[in-house]
Amino acid sequence: MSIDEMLRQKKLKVTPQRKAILTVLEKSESVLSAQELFREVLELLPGTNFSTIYRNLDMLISKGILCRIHRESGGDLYEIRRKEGHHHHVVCKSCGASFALDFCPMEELRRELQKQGFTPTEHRFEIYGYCDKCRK
Amino acid sequence: MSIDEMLRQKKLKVTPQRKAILTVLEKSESVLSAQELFREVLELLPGTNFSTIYRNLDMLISKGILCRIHRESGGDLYEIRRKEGHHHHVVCKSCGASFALDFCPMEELRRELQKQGFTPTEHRFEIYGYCDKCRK
DNA sequence: CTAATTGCAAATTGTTTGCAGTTTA
DNA sequence: TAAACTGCAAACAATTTGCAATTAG
Repeated sequence: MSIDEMLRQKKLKVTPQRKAILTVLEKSESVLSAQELFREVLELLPGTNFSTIYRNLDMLISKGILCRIHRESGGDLYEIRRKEGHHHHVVCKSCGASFALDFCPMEELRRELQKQGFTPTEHRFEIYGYCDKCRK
Repeated sequence: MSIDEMLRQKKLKVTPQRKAILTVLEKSESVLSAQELFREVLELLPGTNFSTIYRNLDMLISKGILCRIHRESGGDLYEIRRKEGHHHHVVCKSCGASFALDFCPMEELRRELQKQGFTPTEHRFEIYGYCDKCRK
């Protein structure tokens, strides 16, 4: 699906800024911080403002077009949501490459927690390490 | 083990500020943000500075005396490390109560990821929801 | 005594907001 | 043309830093 279609499907206006943001994220093989994204968007569309980046990141995440990944060192990471439905991410600490994981630990845990009286509503499972290329 | 012993064991000086921080965290049944912790420490030891809180949080975490837990809405949460060794946390979104989890999803996943060429070095698994009391 | 620790004030970093002007559908 | 969106500048919140004074061991 093209970027334009993607946006229209979510009833979002197709602006040059949005297209730039999605183009960068779509081309990127790694997860990007808002700052990194900003830098790259600037090359594609000079003059774009940082607040536009942030507003769009929030908007696109709320529409399910992007994923947000936490980072230990503060500042979140973003990527195109390439996989439908619930999933987690594996991220290379060296090159930033990421891939989606099918496995979700909550499946086997939910029942157990319920039994203990705890009702889970959200969880986070993120894996960091080194991909094949980067592990030397 | 007393707070003083805890600190000495890690070769940290026993200062009133550190004792206050650990006293608050030890008494607290919930995970605390740096701000919340600060407020409570202030009651115990007026005049304590915020930078002292942050410096000590970092120090105590590096020594394994505290745990840091992420929070979706930014700002981390802290608690005394009540359980030895590697573990994850379950946190109530209403009252902040937390408990440690034995289960770690990486055990069964590590081999699988290795097989795919990925070497995991770190991971995060955090569960949020409502505890028995708060779920109405 | 001296290395560790603290308070203070200022700087950073990352992100958010109000508003007026512009653009998309 | 109306609602959505953007740029701008300023505000914010959380955290970090340099440094001089203090304190624990």
